[in-house]
Amino acid sequence: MGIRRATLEEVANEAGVSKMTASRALRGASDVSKDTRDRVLEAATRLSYVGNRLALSLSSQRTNLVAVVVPSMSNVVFPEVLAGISAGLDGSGMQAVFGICDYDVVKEREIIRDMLSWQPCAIIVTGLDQPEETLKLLRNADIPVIQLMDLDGTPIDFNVGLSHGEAGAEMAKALVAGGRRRFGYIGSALERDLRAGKRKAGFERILREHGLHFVDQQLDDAFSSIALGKRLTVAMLAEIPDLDCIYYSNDDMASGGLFACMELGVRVPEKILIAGFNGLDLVNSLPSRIATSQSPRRAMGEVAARLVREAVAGKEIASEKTIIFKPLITGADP
Amino acid sequence: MGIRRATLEEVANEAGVSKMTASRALRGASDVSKDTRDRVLEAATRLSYVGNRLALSLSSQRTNLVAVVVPSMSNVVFPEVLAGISAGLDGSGMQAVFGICDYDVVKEREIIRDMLSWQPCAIIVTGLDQPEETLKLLRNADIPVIQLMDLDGTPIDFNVGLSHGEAGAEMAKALVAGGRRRFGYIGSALERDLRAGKRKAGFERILREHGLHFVDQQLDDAFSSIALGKRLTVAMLAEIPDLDCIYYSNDDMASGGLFACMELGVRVPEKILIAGFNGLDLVNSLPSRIATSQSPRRAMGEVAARLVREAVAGKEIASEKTIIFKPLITGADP
DNA sequence: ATGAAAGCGCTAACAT
DNA sequence: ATGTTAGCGCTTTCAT
Repeated sequence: MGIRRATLEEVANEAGVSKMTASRALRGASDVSKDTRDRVLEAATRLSYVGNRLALSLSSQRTNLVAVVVPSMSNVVFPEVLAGISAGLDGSGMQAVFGICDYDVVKEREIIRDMLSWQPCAIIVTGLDQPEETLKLLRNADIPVIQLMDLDGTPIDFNVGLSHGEAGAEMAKALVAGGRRRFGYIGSALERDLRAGKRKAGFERILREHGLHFVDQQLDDAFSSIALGKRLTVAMLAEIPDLDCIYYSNDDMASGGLFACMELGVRVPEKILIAGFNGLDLVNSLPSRIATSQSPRRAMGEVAARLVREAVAGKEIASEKTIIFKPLITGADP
Repeated sequence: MGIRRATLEEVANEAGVSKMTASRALRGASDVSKDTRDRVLEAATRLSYVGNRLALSLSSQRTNLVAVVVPSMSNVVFPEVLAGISAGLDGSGMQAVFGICDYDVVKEREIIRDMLSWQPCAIIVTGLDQPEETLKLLRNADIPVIQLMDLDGTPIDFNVGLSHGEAGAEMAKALVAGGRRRFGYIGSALERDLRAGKRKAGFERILREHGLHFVDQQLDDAFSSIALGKRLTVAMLAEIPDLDCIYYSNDDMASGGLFACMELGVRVPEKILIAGFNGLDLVNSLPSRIATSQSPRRAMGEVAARLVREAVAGKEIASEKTIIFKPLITGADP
């Protein structure tokens, strides 16, 4: 513990200069004599001075905070996005502040409201399906707003992501082209994970175009996990064993599906092809091939960070306002 | 976008009261007449007023920020801890601010310094092996410091975690008791992931006590991943096929090891027992049993959050200053 | 190259 | 129940 933190004024007194000179010296301003600068720096070290950003930002009317709101930390996808944002902000002097809203739009709004009160210089949110009240909050904030991970909707400002509807559709096309005909769908928390719902809708659209449909569906309210994917797959195959393909809401669920098939002795992908979404590291090491759409999560975070840097620097038109990523499908061949 | 954000003063003018009354009304103070409160609230809504926490905190000399520094987001362990912290802080009015230091002590120090400048009311850091300069920074901060996830060392203030040395030792005991004798070790980034190193050291100590040692080791500088665990396992089994147990730096690596064994046709756990650390969700769904130590990551985060709340509330001695978690070993039976 | 004054938006403390 | 004054720690602006 210890005593109260030293202030700039105390450092200035210690160094025998005015607050202003101390401030300049600390910030490495050019017009401070070397001698003075040294004395101030030394005084600051002696007093273990740590500047007060609250005062700095209030006074200068600028902050280095970038607010970021994600739905969850339980799905590796979001930590990876955050890592990308954090890395992309490195060296910019900006600092990401993360909030987790648990896929809850009300909580999201409150978190956004709270974060805005810190006067961030930009805000990054997940998706573009916020309710009107939240959108109003964001528009009113008068800072660059980046909507991340999804393209299917109308962005406020900047938009970085991929079309989940298209991702689902492309996967369906690949699977149908590969000869699959009897499809099952396994997903979870679709009311909350809107992007998973969009993928499913895109997938179904293509099925319809081919006169096909999901022969069976297993849905659950819980959030996605490997264990849940496994459980629902066991249930589905008990009902309808003669499927030749199951589409999952994501790779976690799909991996669980693969493990279920392995236990049941169902050959993957020969008998049943398993398809997910995300392109997780896990998928590439699995003992059997499963199909997935690679979503460049870290890259999206990095690009969002780059947009923030440019927007804050005032290069209003430096980049496109919408950055489109294309999901790359792997493992879907017959 | 829009115009400059409204200030409290503008809200007050709009409502025809003084700043102070507006402030009280907005904060729901008791001694404001219902009529006045309504007028102020309405004015605030009309102006889309969002309070300025910089000013609030500077003026009141308190903040609701809890600084959190973790080494990485690539390992699911840390996001889970963060989720626990975030959930544990819910409803307290406190807000977690996360920083990622990439297992880099210099970066960690800079992040801590930067975070302290925001005058957080508490700080949570990972482990207790910070270099002296970082420790000094933390001690000087004059706020509760929580060191998380590790117990092997001397805490500054509060300490929540488990002993990784002991976790490694207990795992070794269980495996030796189960009859395993020819051990291999596979790990990565041990110079940076000090807790993995402590587990290995604890494991080796027990081996020595039984006159045993690691017959082979595969180490790599890269960070842990399923793919890396798989690759190193293939390499190890090519060199020394007659091992009966491999201890991995964590469950990701161990899972990769299992997938390698499956591809090589090595029976797990009959021929080779695979042991990791963390107790990931993944492990429970895997097609073969692997041993692991359950580390209650989310719970650690929640407990850390509880300590923060208590400490900030001034209940100095409400809890033990050190909260010890015991890793539960599963899947290690013969 | 250095300093003094004013003020960022809010709350604490003290009126009334 | 409401208002006034002072000030949080810093930067901005303007002097010197």
